[in-house]
Amino acid sequence: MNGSNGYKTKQRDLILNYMTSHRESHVTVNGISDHLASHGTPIGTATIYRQLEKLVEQGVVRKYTVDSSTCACFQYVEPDMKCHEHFHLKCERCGKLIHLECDFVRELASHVQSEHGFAIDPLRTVFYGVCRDCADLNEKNYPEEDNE
Amino acid sequence: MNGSNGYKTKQRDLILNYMTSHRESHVTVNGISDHLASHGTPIGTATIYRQLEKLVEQGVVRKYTVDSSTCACFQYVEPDMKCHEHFHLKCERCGKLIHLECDFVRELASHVQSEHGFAIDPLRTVFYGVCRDCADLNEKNYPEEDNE
DNA sequence: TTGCGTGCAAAGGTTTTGCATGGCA
DNA sequence: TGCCATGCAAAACCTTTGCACGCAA
Repeated sequence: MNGSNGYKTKQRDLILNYMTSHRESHVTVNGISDHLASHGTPIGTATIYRQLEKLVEQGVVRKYTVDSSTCACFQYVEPDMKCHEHFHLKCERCGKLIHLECDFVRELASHVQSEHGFAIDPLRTVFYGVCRDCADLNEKNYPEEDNE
Repeated sequence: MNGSNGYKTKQRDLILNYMTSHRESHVTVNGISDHLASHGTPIGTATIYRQLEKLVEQGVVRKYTVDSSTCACFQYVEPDMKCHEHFHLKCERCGKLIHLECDFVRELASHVQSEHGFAIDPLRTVFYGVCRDCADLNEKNYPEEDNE
């Protein structure tokens, strides 16, 4: 789809490197900024936004909007893994992203397409919920979940 | 859980009335504000935010964060329909929300729970994609979708 | 009358934009 | 050298908050 999208700059490498180092979870612009600043390689906020915008366009990074957070979240997507062929589970407690390789889910997509006429986009669709680890923690710490 | 959550004011009625009139799609604070202003009953932005916050707390309205939009989206949820028991399809073209009553999908949730240890939250999970109507339109108007 | 709801304006935070400068190709 | 990327600051937005006043109960 592209091939040579822009120059290869130090800032782009720094951001991309940070993204790949945190591929198992999502990150925020502030997180990137703070990390790079504390490592002696601070870069402007505008640059981070602009680079992330390009990376999203190129499909290298995905953009999330999580309810609990007020700002946008970004996450690296594996080029090898065909993420357009499987779905993703996002834990709302720990932010972990799980790549769901599952035929059952793939069947679901084709069922919804054929029976309900709706073409699900796996790249944009994320299943939100609670992962096993966090569910265990929850049972230990919060015997019952209630408002107030 | 509530029962008498606050006073019954003219502004609350206006907002709730607008929400129920647009139950098939999501709306924004700006949309509500503009609509009410153009109908001779303008109300302050802060009031809209505060009322929506309460309505969300009461479970009368749901709050979305859609990628294409920079601001929060809200939508009325039917009290009769048990929306925690089914999933939702959101068309990214026209914004239509489809309540998916489908056993196949319910099976998916229990499958993911038992096989992958992940508890999907139907209230937060939305399948994004393109509905039948928009797919038809797309074929007519845009023979191929490509970035430039 | 009491106290919550409202409206206005100001503040807070996130993201975008303009412009001069610096660095990649 | 030409053009894109960067950095800084300002602007644009969305959302929240403080305070005085109005209105429901």
